[in-house]
Amino acid sequence: MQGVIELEEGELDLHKTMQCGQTFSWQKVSGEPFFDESSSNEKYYTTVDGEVVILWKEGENLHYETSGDISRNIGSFFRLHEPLDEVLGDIQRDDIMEEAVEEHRGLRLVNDEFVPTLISYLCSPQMRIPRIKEMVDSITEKYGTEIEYDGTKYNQFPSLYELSDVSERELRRMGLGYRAKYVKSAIRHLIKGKVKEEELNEMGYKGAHEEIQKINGVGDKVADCVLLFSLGYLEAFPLDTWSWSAIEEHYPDHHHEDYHTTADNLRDYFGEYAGYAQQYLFHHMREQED
DNA sequence: GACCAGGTAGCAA
DNA sequence: TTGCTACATGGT
Repeated sequence: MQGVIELEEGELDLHKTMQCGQTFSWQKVSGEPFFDESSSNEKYYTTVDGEVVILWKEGENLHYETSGDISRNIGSFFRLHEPLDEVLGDIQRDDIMEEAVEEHRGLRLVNDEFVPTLISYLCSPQMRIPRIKEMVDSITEKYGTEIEYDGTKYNQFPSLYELSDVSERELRRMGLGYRAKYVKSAIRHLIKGKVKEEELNEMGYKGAHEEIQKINGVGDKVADCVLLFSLGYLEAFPLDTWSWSAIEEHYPDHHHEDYHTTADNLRDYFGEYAGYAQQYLFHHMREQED
């Protein structure tokens, strides 16, 4: 299955969306290292419903190819149904955000699959972004079933069933460190159905943010990342180290020692698309660093 | 060798 | 509630 989604200029910067550190669920078709400043015209793939989804840009348009039918439409991977102009117009409430938006227009929020996103962010504490990607790739290669399509093999993130027998020791050997026990217990938790994606989808932001923290290793920040990048809770404002220092410096009136108070302040300030504001700010701060 | 990385759990006060 | 601290590993 192939097709083209016609886009206006600035509607989707695929490179930035992939490279800004929000997603660990996509890979390059070329097999080249994922994080690479220079490679701006790559083909990326992920897997959904046991099928491969390949995407690339030609001019402004987004081209896609899938190995078979999938339950999602292509635009949903980057929330293309949301009019970016309106979203960005809404969050540009000060000079900092004006600057971030002007600089990075076209950056989209991903809408990745729930389980891979949860496991990725369970690996994230005290880790650099490229290393998180390496860990997720290792898990994918070691436990996932490859999909062969059109003569090429594609890596697929393992199912919960495929992960059910993985031991904490194996995960540690793969470099996860103390995060191994988080991943192991999360897998058990999900298989037992103690936390269900469908329920998280229905209980609203506050409820879902609390509920998902029943998983060991999920705190306020990881919860917000999973809610934002895989469950579509756009009011989530993950407060990581970058965001904290940015808020402290640029939004002192909203800054507070307490996570919830600060995040609530920012939600009040930025509104329903606070998650977009967070991602633009996060990317902007990281870009300015180097 | 310190120091640090998209934090969290566990424990004391 | 709030305030420590340990936690694994690899890169600079």
